[in-house]
Amino acid sequence: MSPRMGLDLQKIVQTSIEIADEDGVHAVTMANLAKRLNIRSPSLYNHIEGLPALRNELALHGLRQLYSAMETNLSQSSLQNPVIALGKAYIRFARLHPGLYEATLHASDNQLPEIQKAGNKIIEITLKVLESYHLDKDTALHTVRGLRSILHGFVSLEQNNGFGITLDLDDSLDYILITFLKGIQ
Amino acid sequence: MSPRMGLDLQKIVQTSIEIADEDGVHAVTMANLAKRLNIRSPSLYNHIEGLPALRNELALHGLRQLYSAMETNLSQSSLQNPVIALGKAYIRFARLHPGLYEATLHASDNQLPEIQKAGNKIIEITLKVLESYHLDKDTALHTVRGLRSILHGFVSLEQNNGFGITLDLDDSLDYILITFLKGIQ
DNA sequence: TTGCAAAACTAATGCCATTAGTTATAATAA
DNA sequence: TTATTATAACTAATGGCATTAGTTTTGCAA
Repeated sequence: MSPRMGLDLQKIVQTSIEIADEDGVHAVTMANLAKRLNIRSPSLYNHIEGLPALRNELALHGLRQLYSAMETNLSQSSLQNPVIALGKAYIRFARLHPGLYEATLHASDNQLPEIQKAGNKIIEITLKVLESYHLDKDTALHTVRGLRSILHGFVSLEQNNGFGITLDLDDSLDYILITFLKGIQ
Repeated sequence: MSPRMGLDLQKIVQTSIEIADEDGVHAVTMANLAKRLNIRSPSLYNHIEGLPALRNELALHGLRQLYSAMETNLSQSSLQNPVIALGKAYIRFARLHPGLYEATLHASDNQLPEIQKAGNKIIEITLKVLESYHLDKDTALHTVRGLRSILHGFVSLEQNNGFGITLDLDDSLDYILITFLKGIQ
């Protein structure tokens, strides 16, 4: 490797995502990152301000990719109930990118405008999908919170082996989403 | 302080819980623990095998106290729907002991028999509370997963400021639980 | 070709968990 | 009462981590 790598923030974030998805968010350290990039860890500071800043980047990228996954699925959704489709896209993303998904909630400062904005887009697309239910404004927001709780809780428990092995996980997810939607009306 | 403190595992776990609830699970370190107990960190190893073992202890105590909070509330529940009562007890515990609750899912080895058993008791009490709905076995288990997803997701998002400030959180919780229960039948 | 800014580097600090080996003490046995 | 012993504290040391300061290298631009 040459003493001058083509290193930039993109490459750093991308490598961090690889580490997170393969070994978990806790494995995203300056030391591990430097190892993968074949540089010494202090060199990273030429490109990013430190670990907290990196965590913010990771959260931001995670939220954006999650939104993108939801949106893509939505436009392609076939006959299915669009809320179910959205929920399944959420879960699919979390399973495909367990570390990046986890990072989504582990920003060092989740009040950052960019992170807030990325989160709001997810809320908005969920609201949009709920339009067909003709809920009043507050009820729609409560419902979004409910869906997010269900989806995040499900993912979080699944990733922590919080569920036993007796029942199929996708069956549970279908049932839970359908049951919740049945309750709206 | 005397060179011989009345230190034991109970005191260590109790102090760890204090740290977790005040400053977060991430602040539960051997160093911080030793500081609070006015000893040097290597002395802790006379009582506990290390940080991973401490995390397991914390998870175990968290699960047991969570179960206890649910059970107590259940026996005292008045007119309310018992499932709602159980859910509210869950949330109340998580709010009262944010760090300990968080630790619940952060065991170093959540396959330990004791931890499994503590988790199973929570599932069982939830199943019991669902009996009045006369669900078949599988449906009951799916429902338990749904309730856990809702409750854990809600707590997790609440603790991460994942919800905006527009709506009252307790209103959301009520609505979500009621909506889900309406869907069962 | 030379000069400069950027990006790598080494060295050093301070924090952490953990291990090894030592000392002090409280309880127990003589 | 005194001697013994197990235990629980200690100090010292190692290795890993993030981070800062200061230095060298390098590729591009004048």
